Amino acid sequence: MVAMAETPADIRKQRYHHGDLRGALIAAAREIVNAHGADGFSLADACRVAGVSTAAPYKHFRDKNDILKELIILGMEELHESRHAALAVHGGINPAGIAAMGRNYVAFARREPGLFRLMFGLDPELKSDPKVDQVCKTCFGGVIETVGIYCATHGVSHDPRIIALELWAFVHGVAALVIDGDFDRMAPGLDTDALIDGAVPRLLHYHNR
Amino acid sequence: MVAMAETPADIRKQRYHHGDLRGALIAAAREIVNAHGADGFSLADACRVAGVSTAAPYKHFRDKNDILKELIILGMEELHESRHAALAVHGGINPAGIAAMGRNYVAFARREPGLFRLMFGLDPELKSDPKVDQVCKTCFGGVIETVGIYCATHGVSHDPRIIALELWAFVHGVAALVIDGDFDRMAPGLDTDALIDGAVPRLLHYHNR
DNA sequence: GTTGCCAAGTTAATGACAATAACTTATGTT
DNA sequence: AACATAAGTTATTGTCATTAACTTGGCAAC
Repeated sequence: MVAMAETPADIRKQRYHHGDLRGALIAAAREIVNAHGADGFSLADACRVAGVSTAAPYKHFRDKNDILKELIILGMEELHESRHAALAVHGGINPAGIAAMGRNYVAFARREPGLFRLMFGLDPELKSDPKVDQVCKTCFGGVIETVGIYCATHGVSHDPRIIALELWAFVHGVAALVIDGDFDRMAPGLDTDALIDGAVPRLLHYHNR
Repeated sequence: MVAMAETPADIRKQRYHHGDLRGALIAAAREIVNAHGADGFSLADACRVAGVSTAAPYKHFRDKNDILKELIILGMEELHESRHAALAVHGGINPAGIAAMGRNYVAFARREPGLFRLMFGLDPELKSDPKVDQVCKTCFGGVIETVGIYCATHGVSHDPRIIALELWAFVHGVAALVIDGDFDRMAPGLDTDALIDGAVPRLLHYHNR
């Protein structure tokens, strides 16, 4: 179902030892997850891409979930880091910067829909892992912290955690409805960046006219 | 992995013909999907619950996806109908009524997380089905229509479709983050009803002070 | 250098599941 | 009473996850 790696694997093809099978499997898994969703991902497919037998992954990962956890960690770290960049470009902690964070969140989901979906999946098994839990807290905590600073520096009296959760929910909902095609179904061609830019200021203004 | 039906199936146990296998499989699938997610659902499990062989479902459904599509249709219809009830209880088309619609949306997701997740899944195969597409449009269109009436009757000048999509995204994000445990991770014990009641009025006020 | 350890591969086997084919049983219509 | 057919069955194939038992070859100690 998935073509085997050709160009970069040719040299390794003959070798018994892969060199960096762990990395190759993670890269393959990421592509497959984004192309077919986490449900459509099979370890066997990733093995075909990497050019190894189906038993090989078990030297590097405990089981299928273990590689998915690795993907979640990678995704959370990248989302967290890209947040800083988005904020910096638009002049720091102000409404425009916070809106840029939101646009960045949605852009991430568009770029890697399968990974995004995996990161915010239902399976408690995946996110109960201590390392995954920690990276989630770091990633989401950054948003709450940023909004907290905004509220403190702009005289917003309401609980900044509540405002942060509202912003997060809104932006997360946009991302989810975009990638599953429901926004396209109801409003084809919708400019989601404009949607975010329009809504974020209203969500920031709480008891602060 | 799933216990067999006992009490109500005892009589049918001896019968060659089930009576209403289609309905029984849909009911079983719904429970399994909510308990273990759509990924954790196997047709074989549903067969064990219904007490039939694993080939039996194919007399009633084309394939596994076909029964999942049926669940999506049921879920969309129920969500659509419960929306009317929520609106009516809280005095019709006003901010309180629209907030009640939102709380109802989240309550639905809490009640049937696996079904909700299935209804808003990534797999294009499921939602490209004409009947599924139609029921989605009806369900989501109701929200847009309601917000449109609110805007018309309350002198809101901005495009009601935009406001409706913003409200939908917000409420959808709350539902998603609640059922996947991320709200609990970052804000244990959060009152999501209060969150919705707080945010909805701000999202409704667009160029309308 | 050779020896031998062990990490990183392999093949082979098991068990669950989706799907299909070929067969059987009841039901209800004529 | 006969039989057409809907609704079941068993049996089979192919895919996948996972484990066990086996090679292979790179590297470190001697």
